[in-house]
Amino acid sequence: MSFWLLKSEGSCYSIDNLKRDGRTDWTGVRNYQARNYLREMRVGDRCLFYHSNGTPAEPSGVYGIAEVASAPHPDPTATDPKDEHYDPKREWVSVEMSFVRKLARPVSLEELKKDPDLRSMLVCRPGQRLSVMPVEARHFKKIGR
DNA sequence: GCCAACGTTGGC
DNA sequence: GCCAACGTTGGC
Repeated sequence: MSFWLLKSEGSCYSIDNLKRDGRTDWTGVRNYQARNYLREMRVGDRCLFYHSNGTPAEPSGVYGIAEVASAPHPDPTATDPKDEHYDPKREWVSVEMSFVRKLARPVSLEELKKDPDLRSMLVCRPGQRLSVMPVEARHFKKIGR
């Protein structure tokens, strides 16, 4: 099993939205490297659900756990002319995600950076803007335990 | 709102 | 293929 980190603006689609929906198609990824990671996903892989663009009240960080619930497939929003991410000329990919749980306590980016075990995570790297990135098993286990 | 870090685009 | 301009992301 592989581990991943999914980034979403908390104000746009949060872990609470995923909890409400139970399951959602993770669409709209329009970056080749992120797409390549989506293509590597397999059913049962676990994801850290990260909120970006945080506020002082709700800082950026990991807020929950999601699980890959389908094989990667063509992103339906890429061929939907009404979608803001409409881009039919290129091959974009999405996967279904299901809700697993919220963290009892969110782990903020600040805490990740302070923790000697966790600060090597990709998400702690300055300028890291990928919305999908791999996570080491040891990092996942420490955060998602 | 600012700005650094990227990725993408397009002229040449 | 180079690279400047531009757009976007996301921490602060």
